[in-house]
Amino acid sequence: MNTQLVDLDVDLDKETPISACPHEYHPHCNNCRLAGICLPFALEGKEIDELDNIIQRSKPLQKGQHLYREGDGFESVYAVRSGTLKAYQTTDDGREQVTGFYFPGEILGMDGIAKNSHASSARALETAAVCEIPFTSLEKLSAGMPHLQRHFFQLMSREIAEDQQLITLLSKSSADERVAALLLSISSRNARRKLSATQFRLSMSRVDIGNYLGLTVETVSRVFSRMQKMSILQVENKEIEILDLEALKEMADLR
Amino acid sequence: MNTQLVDLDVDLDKETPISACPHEYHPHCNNCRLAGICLPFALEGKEIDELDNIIQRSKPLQKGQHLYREGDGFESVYAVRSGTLKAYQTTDDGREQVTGFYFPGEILGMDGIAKNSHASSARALETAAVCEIPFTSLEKLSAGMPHLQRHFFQLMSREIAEDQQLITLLSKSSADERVAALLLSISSRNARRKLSATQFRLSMSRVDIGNYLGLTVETVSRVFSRMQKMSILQVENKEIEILDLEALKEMADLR
DNA sequence: AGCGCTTATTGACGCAAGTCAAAGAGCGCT
DNA sequence: AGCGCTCTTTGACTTGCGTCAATAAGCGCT
Repeated sequence: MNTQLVDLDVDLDKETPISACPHEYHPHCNNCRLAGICLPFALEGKEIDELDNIIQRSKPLQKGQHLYREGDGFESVYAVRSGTLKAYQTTDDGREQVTGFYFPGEILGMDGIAKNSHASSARALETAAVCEIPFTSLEKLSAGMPHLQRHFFQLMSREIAEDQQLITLLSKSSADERVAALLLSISSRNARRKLSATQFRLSMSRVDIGNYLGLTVETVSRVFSRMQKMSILQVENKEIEILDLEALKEMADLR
Repeated sequence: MNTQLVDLDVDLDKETPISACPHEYHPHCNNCRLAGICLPFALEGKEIDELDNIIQRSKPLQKGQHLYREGDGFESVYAVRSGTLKAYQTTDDGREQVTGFYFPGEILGMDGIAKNSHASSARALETAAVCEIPFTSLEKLSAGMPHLQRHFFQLMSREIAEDQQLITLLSKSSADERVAALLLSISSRNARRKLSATQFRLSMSRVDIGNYLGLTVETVSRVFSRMQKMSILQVENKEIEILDLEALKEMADLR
């Protein structure tokens, strides 16, 4: 019965290729409220239009649908416009490792540049919309726009630095610290989008959280319960309220 | 007495800034036997010369000396010419996380681009020489040389993909698997430089290995002993011989 | 509203790897 | 050659998290 689910999902992908919808919704970088997060400050009006021209929008991805799969030819990087996606790799024996969650304004797919094929898969955790940025166009545009070139070097560098943070987390921290760190990360990314830093809905399952943090579901669940008992969190299923941000920060720091 | 060691090391750095030696050794990309690893294939002779012009060589780093430190202003990325370096981050409470080892032909420092300051420190594990590549020059040059631009995007992307591999390793693997994976990584990187894939000297200590793999020294040591007992390895201090490459590969695969 | 699914919580138990401790090996110094 | 480091190995014990198992809670279906 597991197999059935997977097949279903594959069919879904085939039935609805993400760039073939007749009634596409076409927003523009110019009036995008996420531009501050995903574009370089220093870009001028005319430059933004040039960038806007190469970007392809497409109909939203449904929950569970793939944006790309490990091994797919690399064509584009993607900016999240709404919803959440997870990136993950599959090991030889079929197990999954979640390598990142991507929220609106964030960019994914950059790990595919090296080998010209995607090094990870990306799927929507809920209905999600993305801007597709064809990479060769981006390269050409970058060559003539120093700000843009710099911006993409910076984006990739940030991805490296963040992965290294995660490496440290996985290598040195207890279960409590890992969960605390993830919650704080989500909190600050929400704040950047002018959403509440203390109250939000987790778009990912406990399984995904555990997978990302190198923990089992049970452990994640236990940590949530413990934090609730300590009045640091209010957990109601996927709804999280951070009651004591300071305590959470203290918890996230390696002791 | 630990303090003394640290102070000594800082003094060393101050006394010998890496670009102020009167008798610098000046090799060129043109005749560098590592060019195949660190440069893009597609670069033409004239282009290589241009790149060569912006690269700064300096006197070798001594064992323990820093190439850069976390928080230092970001100026350049570095290609290793000889020796080995480790990159590491220091957590708030002073503990260290080794985020990578860098062998000849490999490039480090790219995590500094995002914030314009280095996100990690890099120090020599043995006497080492590096080529310093000033980043602003590299950016300018890239804008006019598509191959070079592409190459650096690829290098950064590869770093991302490799970090994600490490994330999976730390998140999902047993001590045996981690050590096996590191040995195989070193083995294949040696092979790429036409060195023996089965016999080599570990330039890093057991502490560094453990730190990198998220294990304690004791565990690393025990794994080596176990592998020796199983006739997979011949371990003699830092000298390693891989006796059974297949068995090692099997071990590295997640089971 | 009620069935069948997936997801989450909680408890009891076991084990891989960490901690503590001590001894031995390697290596730079004088 | 011998002292004083640091690095490595090995053993005995502890522990945090994984595993297994059972129950409960959510959610999309009809």
